[in-house]
Amino acid sequence: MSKIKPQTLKGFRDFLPETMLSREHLMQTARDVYRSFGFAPIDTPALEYTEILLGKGGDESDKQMFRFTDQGNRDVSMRFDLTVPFARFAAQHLNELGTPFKRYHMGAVWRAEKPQKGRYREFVQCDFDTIGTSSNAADIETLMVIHELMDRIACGEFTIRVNNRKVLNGLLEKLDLTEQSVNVLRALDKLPKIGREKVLAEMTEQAGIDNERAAQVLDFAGLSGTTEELLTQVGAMVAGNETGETGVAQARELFDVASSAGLPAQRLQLDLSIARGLDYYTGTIYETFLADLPGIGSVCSGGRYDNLAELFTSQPLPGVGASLGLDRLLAALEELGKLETASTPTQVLVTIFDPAWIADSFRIARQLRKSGLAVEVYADHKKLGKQFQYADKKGIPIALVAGEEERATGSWQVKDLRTGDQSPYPEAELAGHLAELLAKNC
RNA sequence: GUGGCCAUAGCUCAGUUGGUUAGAGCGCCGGAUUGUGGUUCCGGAGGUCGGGGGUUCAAGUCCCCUUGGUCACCCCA
Repeated sequence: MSKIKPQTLKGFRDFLPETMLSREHLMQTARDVYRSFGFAPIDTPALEYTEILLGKGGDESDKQMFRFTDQGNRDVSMRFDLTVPFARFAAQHLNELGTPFKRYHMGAVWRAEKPQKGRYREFVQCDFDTIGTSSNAADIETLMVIHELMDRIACGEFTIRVNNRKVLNGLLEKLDLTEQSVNVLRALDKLPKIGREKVLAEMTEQAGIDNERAAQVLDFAGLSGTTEELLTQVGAMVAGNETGETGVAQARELFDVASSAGLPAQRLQLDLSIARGLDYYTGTIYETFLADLPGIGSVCSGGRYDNLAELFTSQPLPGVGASLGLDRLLAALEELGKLETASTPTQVLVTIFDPAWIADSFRIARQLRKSGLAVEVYADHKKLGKQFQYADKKGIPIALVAGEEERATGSWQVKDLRTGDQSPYPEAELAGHLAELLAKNC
């Protein structure tokens, strides 16, 4: 009888323990950070009515949706991000939630696009948003959260690039280019990648604006200098335009407060060229790049929007938030060789010296678990060498052994597989000593 | 969605202009006088050459389709 070929769909993946341990570790860190800022967890269904999702992220995201008719003949789609379902969620539950409302949401999203490195059809996003306030304080806090996340996760340097769409929009208003803003911003977004000449060409050919104004936009985006210098120059360029002036003021406050709060200046960069592809951003915009691997793209992006849920409710819901791209970050860390290598969460392996004494092993294991350690009793009756080999292969740092001698004195041999050191400890001191040992190299 | 490249053991790959039973390293399993791993030595398992069709006396090798991977564009986490 022929077997079914075991295979996964294009862009979908299995995760082995080694990878999964890293994923869960990252998620736990993100969770800790979000909670430490007071964000509360929510979840929403993977599947929504198509009309809920359609047209919310621009034409591109519509094309990328997994869409089908369910058994009840409903037109349904899988969520392609966590923001749009959140808009629906917020509109539906606003009266129960109250504002401002801060939530985090970690879950898989699906996009039917062509897979590439760091781009999958199913991937996990870790979103956080603050809704119900237009205050710049929320924008500032969002920056702080991104910084804290990356500081604890990235294992290396990173740059958070910040811009404010109001600044850009102010300039476009002044140049009377509001109509073409979507195309102009999209072209502008490519500046670091394809260079000034090509962006200029795209603006004149596709956005249909004249050379002079395209050049002005580019001059604007290409400004350089310290953040303070940039803000001053930009301020002058948008002077007299209310939107632009507001944007500059907000950006200035954001950088000032971040600096006062102790965020390292070299990790923050005012980048007038980033615009973000998604259409719904209206204020501060964030993108985060790893210093060691900028090519993989932004690993944490977001921004401010004026009205998250306008399609679902007449209640205005301004907000700001960002999304950590867990799978992309993981792909980056893997490429940089910064992933953990253990393939089990076990910290201590209790060996079985003699099958007749198996109760001792289970007893001590239970006792150690109570003190918070991850403890595993070897699952088979094999000789000690095999048991150590197993521990070594799985990356378990410590093994316990008790033979006749140890049993007679109520003690266990504690072997540190990382160093090879071994010495006996009475059961009462075991937990404390193990905690001490484990704290060393991790 | 458009275009390029790729696909041989769990992994990284070798396989001469198409020619007998398809190889290596690493990994995996077992063993080297049963109270101790990582090193070394010995042995073993594992591939209908991604799948399907075609050309040929003969296909891992050539052609078509398909599935998957990868890169660029597009877009994005």
